[in-house]
Amino acid sequence: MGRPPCCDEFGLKKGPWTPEEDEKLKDFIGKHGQGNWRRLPKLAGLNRCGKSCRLRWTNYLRPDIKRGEFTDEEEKLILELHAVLGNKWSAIATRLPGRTDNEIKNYWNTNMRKKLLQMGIDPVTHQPRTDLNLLATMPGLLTVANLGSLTTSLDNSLQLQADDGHLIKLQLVQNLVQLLTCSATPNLDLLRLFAPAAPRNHRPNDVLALIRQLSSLVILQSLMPTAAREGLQHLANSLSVGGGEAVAAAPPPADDLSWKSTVKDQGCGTATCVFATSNSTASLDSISPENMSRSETTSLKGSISTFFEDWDALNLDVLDNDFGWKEILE
DNA sequence: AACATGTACAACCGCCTCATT
DNA sequence: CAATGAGGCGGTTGTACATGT
Repeated sequence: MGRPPCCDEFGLKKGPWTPEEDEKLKDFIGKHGQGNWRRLPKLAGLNRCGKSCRLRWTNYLRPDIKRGEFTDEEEKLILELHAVLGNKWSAIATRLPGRTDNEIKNYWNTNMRKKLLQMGIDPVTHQPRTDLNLLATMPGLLTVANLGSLTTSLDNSLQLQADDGHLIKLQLVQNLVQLLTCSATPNLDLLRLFAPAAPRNHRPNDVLALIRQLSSLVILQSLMPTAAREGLQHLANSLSVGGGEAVAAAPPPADDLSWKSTVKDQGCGTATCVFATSNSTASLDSISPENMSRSETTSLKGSISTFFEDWDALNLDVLDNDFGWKEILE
């Protein structure tokens, strides 16, 4: 073909449009409609190429163009459509009335794409990234987790509730563990970055085991609602000064990190806290005292106190290091 | 206040498809 | 069937504005 670009014609203006040019274009199309873009500039008295006129009209001057921020619904729709259509911006634009392909493309490139990358989600495949570049996204992911204002690919929503920051933290930790465990021969130097307190004579698999334990604790804390943590801490404090009678169910199985603890307080009745890592849910439910088996109760005073002592010790001695496990926890 | 850096978005560029000649 | 022209699309750039130092 080899056809030269129309804007190469001598003397045609390029760059930003002036209000006067906009008026001329609007007036002409208002009177004559959209026709031959090639001839339009001359007929409308514009020193522009037809292509430039078409772009200005379709992307900016068209009366049905919707201006302003993208709504949550629009973001969600763009995400869903992009997952199916890819960078077919014009096709995506047909599903968003009043939005132009250019506007959607710009919004994707400046906003949504970055958000997905920060979350460790590949903006092309819409799948979690598992490559080593994930490490580079850690600081951003942490920021995102703390802001709690982004999405998961699971629910295709860009607007998270406050607690959804936990999901991002979980993804972060899960990705990290996946990253560290995917290799058949773990790199000891890399592993030690994440477990600096591991004894020097530990072998890679020992260090790996420690990291798994740490990540499980992080996940556990991420799942634990703040109110439940505070409640447990409050109970532990009150128990330590003899403020109530505490009862607990059997200790949790060591292998799955789930546990159930029942606390009976003389003043406030009984509460049961159930935390389970297996299905990524956490709940705090109240039960009546009669539902409790006397035989399954033992003093919780020591176990709650021990738990928090251990936890504090972990924060200080193992998790507080340059890599930022403490940042994850907080 | 001045400068550097980052962000958003309008506009451009090059290529492709399709209708017409 | 090949050449040509017009419209359209996606990637990229330029610039104004915002924010940080």
